[in-house]
Amino acid sequence: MLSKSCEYALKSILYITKHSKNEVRVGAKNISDDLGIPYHFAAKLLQILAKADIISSQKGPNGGFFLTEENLKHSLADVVRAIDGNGIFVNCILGLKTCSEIRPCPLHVEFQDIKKKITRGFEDTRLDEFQEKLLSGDYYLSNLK
Amino acid sequence: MLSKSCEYALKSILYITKHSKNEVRVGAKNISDDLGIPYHFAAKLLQILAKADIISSQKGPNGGFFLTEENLKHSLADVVRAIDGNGIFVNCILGLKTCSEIRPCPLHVEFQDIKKKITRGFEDTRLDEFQEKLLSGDYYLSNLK
DNA sequence: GAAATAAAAGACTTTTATATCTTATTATAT
DNA sequence: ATATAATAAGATATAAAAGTCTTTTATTTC
Repeated sequence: MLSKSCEYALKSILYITKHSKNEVRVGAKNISDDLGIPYHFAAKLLQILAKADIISSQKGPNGGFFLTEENLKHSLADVVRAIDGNGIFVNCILGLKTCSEIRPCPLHVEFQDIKKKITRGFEDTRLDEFQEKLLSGDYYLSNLK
Repeated sequence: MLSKSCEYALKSILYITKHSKNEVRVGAKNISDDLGIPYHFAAKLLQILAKADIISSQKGPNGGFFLTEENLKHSLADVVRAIDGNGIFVNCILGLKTCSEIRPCPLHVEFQDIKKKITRGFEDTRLDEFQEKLLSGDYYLSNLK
């Protein structure tokens, strides 16, 4: 469904969301250690997210990654788009490039609905709203490794 | 979402369903040509499906692949399971092996629903019901290439 | 200003998935 | 018998994804 890279990115975002209330900084090392992601791989993904303005970063001692008010307005869908692209939300289930409303594949109508549901699923989780739930313990984040 | 192999397998099944009313046989060559799938690759996938009793085959002249009453009772979900396995229907969205009702990941509840919808989407298309629609032209099958 | 810290960048390797090709065997219709 | 077409196994090639390593750059702290 999602690439491994994307799974890592989502876990990382979840981790930062939980640990970076009020723009507290989290090191790439912490993230990679606590989530079991290879360090350099995690670093690369975090760079992509930082470049896309989905997360913020600060170099140097006490540097790290963190989330501003602005960053927190992003949804999980933004993370998926930054790493895997928009494909999962829009691509034809049979992989047809020519598939569209006008020239639909036999499964088009049925799966249009499912894709919308998937899109909504990722878009409905906005990090600012989610942060409260994470911090209040409504959701597990202990076993992301 | 689905592997390329799985996309090919679904297209092949759709093609056979459309062209094999009353157990008429369809050659692997036709399938591969008309759907733009490399011949040997298509043949391999068709073998897997035949072995799984999802389609039927007949060797020799006038041989080919076809669907019996029994075969037609299968759904698209069976095809997906035969090629890609059950993962897409059940796996954790974050790829966690430990994710479950008891130890859910932060996204578990939200995406349980989506997975159910995906499962239903594939299971609801049973080939016998679908065949009528395909033959009546309710669905495009012209541009599967 | 020097040292330490940590992100940024990019080159590189490994692994996995996908695709292609070759060569045979088996079954069956004519 | 012969031709046809699925079955089967395996070698090879290509591409994409995942993972590793090294160097550079920016920033903070002392």
